[in-house]
Amino acid sequence: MNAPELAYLRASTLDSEALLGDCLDVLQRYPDQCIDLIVTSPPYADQRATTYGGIKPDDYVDWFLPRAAQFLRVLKPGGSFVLNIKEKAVHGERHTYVLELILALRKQGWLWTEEYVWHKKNCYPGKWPNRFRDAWERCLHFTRNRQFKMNQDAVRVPMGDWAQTRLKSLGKNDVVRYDSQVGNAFAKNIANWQGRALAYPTNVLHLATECSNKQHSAAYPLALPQWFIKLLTGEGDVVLDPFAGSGTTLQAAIELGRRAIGIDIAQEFVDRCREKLNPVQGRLLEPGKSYVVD
Amino acid sequence: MNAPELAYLRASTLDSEALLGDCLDVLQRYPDQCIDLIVTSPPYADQRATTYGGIKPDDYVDWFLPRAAQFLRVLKPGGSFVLNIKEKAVHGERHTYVLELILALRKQGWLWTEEYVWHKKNCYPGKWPNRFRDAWERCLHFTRNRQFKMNQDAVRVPMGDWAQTRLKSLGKNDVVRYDSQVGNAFAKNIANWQGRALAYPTNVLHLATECSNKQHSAAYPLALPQWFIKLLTGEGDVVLDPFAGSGTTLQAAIELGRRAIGIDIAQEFVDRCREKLNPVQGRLLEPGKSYVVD
DNA sequence: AGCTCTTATGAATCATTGA
DNA sequence: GTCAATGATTCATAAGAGC
Repeated sequence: MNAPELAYLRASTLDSEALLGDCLDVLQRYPDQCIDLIVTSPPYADQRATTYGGIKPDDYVDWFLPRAAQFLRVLKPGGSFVLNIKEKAVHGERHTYVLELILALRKQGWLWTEEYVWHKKNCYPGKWPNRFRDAWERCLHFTRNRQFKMNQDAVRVPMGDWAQTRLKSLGKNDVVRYDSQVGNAFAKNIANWQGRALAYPTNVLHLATECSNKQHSAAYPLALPQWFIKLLTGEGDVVLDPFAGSGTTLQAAIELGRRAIGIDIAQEFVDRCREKLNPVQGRLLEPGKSYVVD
Repeated sequence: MNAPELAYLRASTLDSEALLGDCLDVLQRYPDQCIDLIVTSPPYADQRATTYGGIKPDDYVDWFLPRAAQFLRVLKPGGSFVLNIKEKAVHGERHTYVLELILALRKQGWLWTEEYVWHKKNCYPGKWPNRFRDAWERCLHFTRNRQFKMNQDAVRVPMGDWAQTRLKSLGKNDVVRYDSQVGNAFAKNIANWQGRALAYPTNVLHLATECSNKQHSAAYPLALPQWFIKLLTGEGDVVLDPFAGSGTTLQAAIELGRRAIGIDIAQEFVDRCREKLNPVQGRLLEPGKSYVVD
């Protein structure tokens, strides 16, 4: 990789990088055990054909494993690797390459610590004779050691968060009216929820995909990497996305005060990160929205 | 198996059976291709040690496969096999026996048509240093053929999130209505929503576990087998649960006018079904609650 | 500013057609 | 045959316009 292919992006105090190339090659420039967390959504089988060549489902494990070997090498002993992936339906059946990948990663030395479910609240439409719409993806959590860095308190949510979210759309007047006129349990509960303590989430994450007007569609919503970065790193830690794509992971990491390293084979990725760099304010990327989880 | 070990239970018109024994043995009395749907929640690894001997996680696939061979034999060509299962965490890691089971079942001739997620809205409490509460289980959908019986219309649900719609519309209109009328504004809106079109669900099922007064804890809530029975069978079809346990599948099947065959190795199962048999009314089991899904 | 209505848009999937 | 490209299907969100 030549020097011009590198784009160094500077945030206020931490250096974050957006690198062009295949992570299999680029990562070899990095020393062992320098990364705290890897969060990524790799190209799915038969997807992103223009950049990664549209990996065939049957070839997926062989394609992935050498790259995962690099991930294992650069990850710190207490670090984590979060892999967002979902097998596609092939010839009327779910393909097994993700299952085989999990088994192969374990043979490579990874521990399959947990499988989180991302419930896509607004999944893709469609109707077929033999299946319903696919509304979930896997977030596979691998670690090197049984003991790893995890800050559960960082992702606690107000109890009854679901209710609070839905009640947001209620105007204050409406609540007041209900409270004064009816005095029913409905209005009283609102007050109770707001004073509640924080609760720990579960391993099911309820997030909508971001289908806004951005021309560059992100693989996952900003809230997804946000959640895992909060959970599995501290401030100043290093977060790597080896298939950075739209740069969502980098944005989440930088906003949370982590150092971000993004790698992608597409020139657009680096260009996009350059666009977002704002040297005057000394900020990389724009501030994002708050997350909502489980 | 001796005749006294059989307990024949008669519903109004259809014969349903609760059989004592290991399904590996009992099913050999059944002819090929006589079952329309198999819905079951088998004993998980290391669970139910008193009845099935507490199958070790490493031995789980070997234990399961010969029984699955019987399932494949008795299932009709257009039938389905729904397996509710979740791997346990062993030594800080998710065990891989479920993944290996899926691969092994495919080698046996099954098609892995889909993986549904049962999101347990009220999951088991607890706190661990390296994981959150487990709020989901797999519902693996296997078939013999790519074409199989599926009645999607039977499980359609009102469009949108019911609760969300309800609270959103608690805006100006409802307050106005409340002011002008003595009656409850809620009731009026409910009528509106019921006029809406129905939508097809997704492959994520949102169901609360039943933490009711029953002393016999069911593996899954009644709504779970109900949903798959509605989706994958018609009236008069034959539903089999080879690990019938608490009898939830039988109850769901019989209430929906299907013929149910339940097998379990525990004497309690047969006794419980006998208790629930009410010959005066000619009904088997009590009517259940309606289901709520996605 | 709030609320309501409209509209664009997705890591989807299958059946069909064409090379 | 095998593989690749296209059309039809369809709904929860968020953004945007209008009052």
